[in-house]
Amino acid sequence: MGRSPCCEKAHMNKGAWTKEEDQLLVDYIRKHGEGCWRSLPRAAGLQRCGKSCRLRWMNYLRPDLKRGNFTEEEDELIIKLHSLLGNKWSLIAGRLPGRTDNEIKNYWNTHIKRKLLSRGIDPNTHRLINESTVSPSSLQNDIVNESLHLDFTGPDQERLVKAEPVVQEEGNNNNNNNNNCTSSGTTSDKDFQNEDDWVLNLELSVGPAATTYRYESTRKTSLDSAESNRRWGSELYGGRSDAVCLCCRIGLFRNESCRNCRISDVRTIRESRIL
DNA sequence: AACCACGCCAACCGCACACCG
DNA sequence: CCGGTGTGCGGTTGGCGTGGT
Repeated sequence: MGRSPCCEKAHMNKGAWTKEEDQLLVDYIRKHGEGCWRSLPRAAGLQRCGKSCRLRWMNYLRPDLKRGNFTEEEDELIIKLHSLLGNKWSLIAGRLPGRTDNEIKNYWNTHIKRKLLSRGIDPNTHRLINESTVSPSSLQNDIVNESLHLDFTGPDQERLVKAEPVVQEEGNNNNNNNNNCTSSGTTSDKDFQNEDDWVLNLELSVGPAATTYRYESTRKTSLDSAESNRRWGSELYGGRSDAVCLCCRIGLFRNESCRNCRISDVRTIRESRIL
């Protein structure tokens, strides 16, 4: 389409960043904040294209990045989120504070894939490799019983709706990419009398314990939120409510100081952006 | 010590989307 | 509505480090 390149490549540095370049970028962003990546390099005195600067900042220089190995909890969370979201690395990264999409993507490709294969699980489909005919209901129960609590709204909502569910209905494996089902791929006529009437609340909330999936209708004439939660949890997943807060489980808070744990109704536990 | 194979990960690339005039 | 621009995302690549021979 003849689109102009993001920068004049002839005069740009490529490859690994030097300490000096890093310092220039950090100093500039500290002073002026993020944004306008296209003009940033010139303003900061860098011979880099804006995209390169953005990537360097996002994946390496940001002060809130968590360095070091992934924990077992993070591993499991990534696996569960991937089973629901597929290769939506940015969405997954959004649920792992301090981790970047690139980092998670690399980690998935180098570690988790292998880990799943060693468990006899296909990393793409999250199905047992030997069991080609796993019933979708048992699959969904597996995912839920192993404990994700997802609650999506906000900026992720749009993107999640577009996400292709990995868990698919048996016999409907090819063409259900466009339905506006939840990421668990569970929309059905039974659940929605009129699918168009429903707007999913897609704010993602993750707690590692066995909680119910929750969905909300913004349409007040439909089921109220409590009822929809009940149906969602009970009908589809045999609703469990023994939630354990992620913050407490990974040791960031004690129960009494965790705002999640102060919320009485576990169905409304929302992920507090840890850190 | 030299070579090779492999794994890891930072960085690049192309595309899609959002926004704006 | 359309085209240009900026930004973000996901797939891929290439260089470096490490372990084995």
